[in-house]
Amino acid sequence: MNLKQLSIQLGLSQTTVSRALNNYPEVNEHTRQRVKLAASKHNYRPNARATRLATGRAMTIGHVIPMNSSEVFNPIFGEFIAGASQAYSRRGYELLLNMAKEDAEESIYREIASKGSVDGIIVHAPRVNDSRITLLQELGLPFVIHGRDSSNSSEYSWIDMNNRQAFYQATKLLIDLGHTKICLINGDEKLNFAVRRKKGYLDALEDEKISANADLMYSGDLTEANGYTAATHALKHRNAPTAFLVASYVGALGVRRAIHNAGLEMGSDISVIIHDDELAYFHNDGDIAQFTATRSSVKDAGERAAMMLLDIIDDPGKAPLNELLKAPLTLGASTGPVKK
Amino acid sequence: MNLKQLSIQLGLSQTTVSRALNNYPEVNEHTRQRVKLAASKHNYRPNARATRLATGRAMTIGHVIPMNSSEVFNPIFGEFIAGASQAYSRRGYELLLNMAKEDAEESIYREIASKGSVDGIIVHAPRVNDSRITLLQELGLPFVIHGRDSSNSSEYSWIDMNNRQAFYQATKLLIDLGHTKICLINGDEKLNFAVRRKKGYLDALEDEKISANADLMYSGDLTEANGYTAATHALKHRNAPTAFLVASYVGALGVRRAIHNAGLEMGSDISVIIHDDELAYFHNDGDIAQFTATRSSVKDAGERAAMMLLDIIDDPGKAPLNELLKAPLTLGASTGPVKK
DNA sequence: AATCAATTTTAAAACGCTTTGGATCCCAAT
DNA sequence: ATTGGGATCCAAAGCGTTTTAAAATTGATT
Repeated sequence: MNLKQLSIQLGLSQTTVSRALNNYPEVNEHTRQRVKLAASKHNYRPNARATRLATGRAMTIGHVIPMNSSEVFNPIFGEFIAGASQAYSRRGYELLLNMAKEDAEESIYREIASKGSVDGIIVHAPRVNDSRITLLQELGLPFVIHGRDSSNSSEYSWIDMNNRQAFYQATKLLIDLGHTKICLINGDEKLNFAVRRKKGYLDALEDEKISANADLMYSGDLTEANGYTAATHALKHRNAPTAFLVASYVGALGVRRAIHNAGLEMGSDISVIIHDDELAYFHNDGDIAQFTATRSSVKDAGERAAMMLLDIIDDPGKAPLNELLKAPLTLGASTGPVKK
Repeated sequence: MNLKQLSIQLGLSQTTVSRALNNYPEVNEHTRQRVKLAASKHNYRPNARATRLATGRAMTIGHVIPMNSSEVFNPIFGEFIAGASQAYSRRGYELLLNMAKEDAEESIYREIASKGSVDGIIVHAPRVNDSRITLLQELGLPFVIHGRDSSNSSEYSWIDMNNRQAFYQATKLLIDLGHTKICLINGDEKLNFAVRRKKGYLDALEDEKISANADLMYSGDLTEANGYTAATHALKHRNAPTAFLVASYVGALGVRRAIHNAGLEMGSDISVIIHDDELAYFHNDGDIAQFTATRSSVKDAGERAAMMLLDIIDDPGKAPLNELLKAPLTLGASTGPVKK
């Protein structure tokens, strides 16, 4: 059943039927009811392909998530997208998922911009000196970045958490507890968020006149296995750390395993602070949270990013918009004073 | 730049330009080259909204993933989708992600079917007696299910792993190692896969004349926290298990934590077998895998499911197609003979 | 030079909506 | 009776492609 058939059925023009369904004012209330009734009776729904051509809007947002060589799908993306999806469904949008291999990235973005299957995109995992930002500005496609690129001083819309501040505060707490050998297990430092976190860590050490030690800093995809390997390696160091600062819950699970394997007890022998994205499958709470953590819900970030983008699409004059989320440090069972 | 402008530029009709770009045979090779050159020079790409209306194909596949009340995004979905996405990009398709709250499910599927923004869908997480299958058959939208519904005897396309067989074999190994008190930490038994796994577990117990004990069976979302809670609870039982059979890696991380907290050693004091979906962020390998596991790559399943659906869309006569993936049992460090 | 077939190109219809620019109807005001 | 103006409805254009049906061109054959 399409609009034409429905309008014939009703003895009305397509115009009137279309207007009735779209709640335009210039149609008699009685006819509107009649039309709506018939539409739902015949299970009519406007063909999205036609609507999109006619209106020039795709009513779809693209999420482009970079796939590096190891082709890893980070659970954080899933959670962010679940949040965004809530905002979209509230406002009648759909979500197009695009996994871009890094080597073909530029052409993928160009294609997205010119073929018109989305009205805007959300960019994930910005890198340091990320060429995508300039590209997107040039292409004129509305976009919001989850994160920032500190090396790019131009104006663009983003939502981010206060990475530097969070890791500064976490490091400071560990130092206050007497730790001086603090091992940083960080995300991939090609990515901007990881750089900001590292800066927070280093700034805190410097403020407290503790010299940083390159042997106590790891960077890489935050998988369980990588967390384990890094922590195991660190614990074997002649000058082993008494505390870990870990950039994700998942990575921390590996760290926890390494600590146990070394015969140590988390919270007493060794302190751990993590950043907790509040993933649904990895809840860090209970009476006392397992891990002391800086917290910021990535699902919430997804929802807010989506709303921001939709606002920009509705009123492009609004851009650029920015939002900085807090990541408060909350105490759990994994920290304690350094053991003498 | 649109087709009309481009064709004027070239002094050709839209027809010819369109045909040249789409590699139709009835256009002179010289003109084709000329057209393609001009197209790429002007960065022309056909407007997807128009193409979709004209061809009647959305060139898009929908993935509908159910969101239950707790609104949890299972990392397994992400991995499956990453696999599917590879197949789509090879064949020029896009991926539309749809998170359906369970209460509105029927209307969501109806809407998807009638509005035409996808050519087919992949259905995730089939339940026992899942009403979606009949609904989709009725709606006539091509679909493939990741999993099956054993209670539905009609014909439909699916891809699944051999859940019963995998858990039968795993249970059998534990029994062969002397374990009789084996605790099952299963997925949500509203879901079909969990029911099949339980059946495998129960069948093996029965075949070996070991009586099942309801106190040693848990079912729920396989989060780290739930795995921990279930295992902790089981270990406190007066008749505590000597082995765990856990339906996911993530759940097993919680089980591992519970075992450590109880002061026990995995692999010697307590055996654990998991099902390993081979998630990128949770690699279970190395010289000796951490966990003894039944293995089946869910990313691979995603890719195969996608290919299957595209094949069906190209040739609807092919359906229904079915594919049963093996999940071989591979030995890791988490199993050993029962301690007397 | 005429004929025919194959090759190459084109004009126009179609896809199913929205939206523009009128048309028609009805009623109150002149 | 005429006019004016809302309220209500409609025919047709437009969105940017693909595809159908037909026209024009070419080249070989007689």
